[in-house]
Amino acid sequence: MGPGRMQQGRLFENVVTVKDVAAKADVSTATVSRVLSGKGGVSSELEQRVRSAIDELDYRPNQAARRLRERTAKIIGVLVPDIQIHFFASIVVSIERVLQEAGYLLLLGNTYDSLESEKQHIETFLSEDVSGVIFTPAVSPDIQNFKRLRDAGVPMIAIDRLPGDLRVDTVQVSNEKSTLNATLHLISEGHHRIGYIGGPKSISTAVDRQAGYECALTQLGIPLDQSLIQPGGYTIEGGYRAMRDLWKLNQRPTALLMANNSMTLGAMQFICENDISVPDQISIIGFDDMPWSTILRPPLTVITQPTTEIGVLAAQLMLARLNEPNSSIKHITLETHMVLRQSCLCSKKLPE
Amino acid sequence: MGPGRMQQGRLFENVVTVKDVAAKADVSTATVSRVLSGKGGVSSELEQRVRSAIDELDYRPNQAARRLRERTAKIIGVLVPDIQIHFFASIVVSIERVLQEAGYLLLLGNTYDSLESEKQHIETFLSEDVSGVIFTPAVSPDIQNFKRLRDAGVPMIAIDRLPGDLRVDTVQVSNEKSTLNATLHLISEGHHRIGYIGGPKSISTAVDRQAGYECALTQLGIPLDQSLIQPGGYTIEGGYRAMRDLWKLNQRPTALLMANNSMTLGAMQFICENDISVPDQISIIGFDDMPWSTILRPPLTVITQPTTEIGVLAAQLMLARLNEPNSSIKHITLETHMVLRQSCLCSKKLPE
DNA sequence: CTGAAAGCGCTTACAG
DNA sequence: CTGAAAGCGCTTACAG
Repeated sequence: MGPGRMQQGRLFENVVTVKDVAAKADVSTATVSRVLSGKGGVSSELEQRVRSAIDELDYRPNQAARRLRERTAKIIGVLVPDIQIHFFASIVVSIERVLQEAGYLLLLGNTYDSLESEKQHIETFLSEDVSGVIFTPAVSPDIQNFKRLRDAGVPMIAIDRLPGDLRVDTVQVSNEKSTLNATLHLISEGHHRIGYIGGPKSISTAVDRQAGYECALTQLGIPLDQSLIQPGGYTIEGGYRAMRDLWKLNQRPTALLMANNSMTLGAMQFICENDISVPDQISIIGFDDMPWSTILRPPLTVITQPTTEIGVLAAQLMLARLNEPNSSIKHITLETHMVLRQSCLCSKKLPE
Repeated sequence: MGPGRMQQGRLFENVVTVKDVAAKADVSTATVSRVLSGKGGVSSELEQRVRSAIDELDYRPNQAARRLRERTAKIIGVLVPDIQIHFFASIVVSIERVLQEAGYLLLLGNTYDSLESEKQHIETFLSEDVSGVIFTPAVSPDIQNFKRLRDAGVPMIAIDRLPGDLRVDTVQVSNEKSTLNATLHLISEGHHRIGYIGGPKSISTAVDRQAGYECALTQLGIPLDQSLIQPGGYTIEGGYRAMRDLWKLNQRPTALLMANNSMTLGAMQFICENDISVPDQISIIGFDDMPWSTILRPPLTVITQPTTEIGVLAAQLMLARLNEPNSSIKHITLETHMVLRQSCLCSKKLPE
């Protein structure tokens, strides 16, 4: 009658419980629990017996029971727009590494930038009694969904996008500075007509990145040409359409800056289909370094974000806040940097 | 004293329980539970009162308690090599859609093709008392880790790679046929020296795909040249090295077939760095259609797998097995198909 | 150092 | 149709 008996279906699981272990070790369940917790206070003899019993019975504590009893789930909810986007996958993986180390389970949800979906996941998080939530808001200023979490006293860390006026720890990159520098770089290469494919006004990173672009032009006295600023909605399709529209202009841009990786994918699609020569006809700077950035012809110059650090810091902020719920709110801003490749002229001059 | 009181830290959560609801609605907790379950057997008057109370108190059942009581977690563990790989991200997303619909929670683990990591995640799954596990084995023939799940009576569905002789439902693609057809295609274009970058012998898909390649050559009486078959370990770095080695050969291949997307990324890296002309110097067929396949120059011909269907079918098989634990074991094989683009000559002739 | 007992929030026989 | 009560597996005061 060892473990492994009763295999007919799931109705009768081989539940080995503390009771079984206690019986086998001839101690109380309290003692088993004490050994398990590792906090000491158990004589080495009893500890021995308990450990043997645990091994022999292949005992594994039931997490649901633990959660119910301890009133803490040790689960962190993580909400991102779409795990299929490499940028977010990379962040999630590094969050997971840190939280797992600390004994937390990770519950992942994709919002697809929909408030409705965001809300549903938050309801799930609440039902699961998550210990905290690390999130990228679907819509930056609309924080209704997160107010429910706040009211329930759930610690939150916002990453990538800023969540309106919600007072929570945040980890972001210096978005405005990143596009400002990239634009200045393009100007320094002699470009004056710089196309810009931007994201939704409802997302803080999109607003900041566009501000950086506009600021650079203004700084150097280049008038803003609204026809050069196209909305790409942070999507592949949007990027494609935006590039198409830019290319329709009588006066085409000689350079292009894009505000995220999905739009880059779409714009490059149009460029490829129409056999537009890069950087001869147009210089390009993308946002986010992707595994495929270096296999384009020419390889793509990009603004790259430190995804691993974003994830690690977010997870660490979460752990810190769980320990010190009332410590002051922290805002971390990480620098991006440019990786110069051949899709822009770099330090060379414009042709002719 | 509405919900939202007691906000100082997490020690005192606003736990609204069935008891509170029952008290407010002036019924027993049993009645509240019955309303919640929706199985009927409650007078409409009481149901009304209960529903109002639930709304007013913003009551949400505690999942940990439910799990403990019902002896079923309604959690499905999902194990993939790496969610950062688009192929797996896409499958996971479609699994999630189906399982969420059915009221299951998804617990995700990345194995990074390590047996140790695989084992750890499985221990977690067991502790969480998962209802089932959908997995891609890290090492196809080594099924020790999964035996623990089987012995615990946990239903399993294997996807992508076959798990040795473990008797579980599987969803895979016709791997051998896919590379066989691709190779035949290249031969029909006039190629005789076709390079092949393959995966680890420990992974079933790699073995099958290589078999397809070899079979095609044999079928048409083209002798196998071992120097044309390079191991790429299913990694980016491996793909790069394999391509480098192929290009070192005195007699270079005129075409190239690769067994997965990571290796494609690596090989394309070498091709790009060395400015190798595609398809003039070498025709290329990759495995898996990626978002970036069409922005390469030239766009990449690929063997594409139906990721969404793989995920949906895996999830449906799981739900079916949860309902009918003893139904006969099913093996589903999905066809791949080739997407012809300009990286191989397609129906044109070889130059000269 | 150790154990008997209470209780976390829920659902489901069991009685009526 | 409804409620009182038991119990899922665990941990932690409370006594000793």
